Amino acid sequence: MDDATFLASYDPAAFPPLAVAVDVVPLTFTNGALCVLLNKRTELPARGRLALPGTFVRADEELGAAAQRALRDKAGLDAPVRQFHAFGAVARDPRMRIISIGYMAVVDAEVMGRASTPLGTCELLPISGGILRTAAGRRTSLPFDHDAILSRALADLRRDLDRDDWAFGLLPECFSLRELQALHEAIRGQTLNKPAFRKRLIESGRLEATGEMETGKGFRPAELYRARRIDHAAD
Amino acid sequence: MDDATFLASYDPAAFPPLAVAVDVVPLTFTNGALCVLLNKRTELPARGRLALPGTFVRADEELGAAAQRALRDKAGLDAPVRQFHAFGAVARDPRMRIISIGYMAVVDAEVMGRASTPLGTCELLPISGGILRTAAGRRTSLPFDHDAILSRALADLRRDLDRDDWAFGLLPECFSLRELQALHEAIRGQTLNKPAFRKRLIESGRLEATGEMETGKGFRPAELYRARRIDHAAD
DNA sequence: TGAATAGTGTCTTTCAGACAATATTCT
DNA sequence: AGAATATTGTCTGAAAGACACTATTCA
Repeated sequence: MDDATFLASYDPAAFPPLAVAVDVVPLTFTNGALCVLLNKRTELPARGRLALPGTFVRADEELGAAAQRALRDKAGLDAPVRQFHAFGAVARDPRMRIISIGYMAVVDAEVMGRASTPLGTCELLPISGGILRTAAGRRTSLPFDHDAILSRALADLRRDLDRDDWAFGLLPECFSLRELQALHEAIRGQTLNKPAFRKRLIESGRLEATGEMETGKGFRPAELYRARRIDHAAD
Repeated sequence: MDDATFLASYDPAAFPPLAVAVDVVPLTFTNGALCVLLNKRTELPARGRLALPGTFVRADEELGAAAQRALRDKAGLDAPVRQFHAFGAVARDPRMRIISIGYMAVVDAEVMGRASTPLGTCELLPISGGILRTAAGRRTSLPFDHDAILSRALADLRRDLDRDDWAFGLLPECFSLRELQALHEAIRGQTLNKPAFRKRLIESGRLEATGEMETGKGFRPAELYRARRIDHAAD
């Protein structure tokens, strides 16, 4: 028997019935803090609690497309997404066995402001000291294994900070070096040396000067830079 | 309705029927080259071709456990595994939609020698210049999307070479600095400076001297080191 | 003019590469 | 002794941290 004949007679029901979902960690950077957008669950289980937006993957849908659909349907956001880890512990969901592929999404603060937050279905919570907090600053946690998913996303974002251009998506298209440094400091959880940071980033070739300047700040305006474009293929 | 009542009545059939598999990239280091163990497929499709060992995930089985089972059943190997990426393109498998979670396994050359290779079901192929080759040195490729899975595994191994202790698993428990340097050079695809490599690794605190020496080499024996143990949690 | 921050220069330390000298074991 | 490789020392240049100085804008 050759491949073609075999495939014609293959029975797709003869496999273990597992569900596959995606969970998205939608991140942005505002007021000196990394923030994550959470969705108030309308369905059981954990109804009414804040959780990462997610959805089941459709049979004919790419994983990254499912992540973007979850983001659009549950938060009204359109953003690039990047896979970071698969979560598959047997008991991670009380309903049944669900393998969830974790994606992070990066959005600048202005775009994030257009998310469903005003509708009351979403809330933007800050992460400070590596810990998720309520708007009031108390530490808080998420249902299912979403705390683990969130920390893994943050760890991977930090790991790749100097290697790829993904984190630039957390800033507006044009930004000052001071803003970029504040972002790096928030992600790495440590303060950085100004001249060294400036030299390193400019000489890395990952930035291009726009010639534009900041305005309306009451002090010397900073030059604005833009991230040199590199494609963010969603997978 | 509360969570408990909801879960009691939840219907697990109401989800899209996707299959979940794991594919394992079993790596070792011999004769100055990184090598990957491939399995000769006994089933259609692609029967008779060399492919990464893999299996479907059982409903009550952890992902890492499935990867280790695939490794044991298809290659007779017991080794730590580490997840690196999920592959889920709609058309990646001709049978049906299969989401595959990629794992790499690290094994020292002596353990790899006990794999199923003599049974004829497995072959150990070298990777040189970042390219998979036959024993004769010709470049070769794998069925399905296994070429992409393999390169992603190698890229992630390289990325984390200086960050975690995973790559030490490719060497025997005790090894000389020369062997370790050869491994790093094979993974990174570039030669390294000997004194700098030596200083950096020793001062990194990731090694401990064993006091043992190499023997039977016809020249000055090197001191043997051991990787400072850090747990490899399989997930 | 003063406040506040941008951007730069300099000194020092640390680290990696280059190269070579010395040490050690086996045949 | 000679072959072959281990191990170490030194020099040099690049990069990063510390710190302070100059520049620029607005109120």
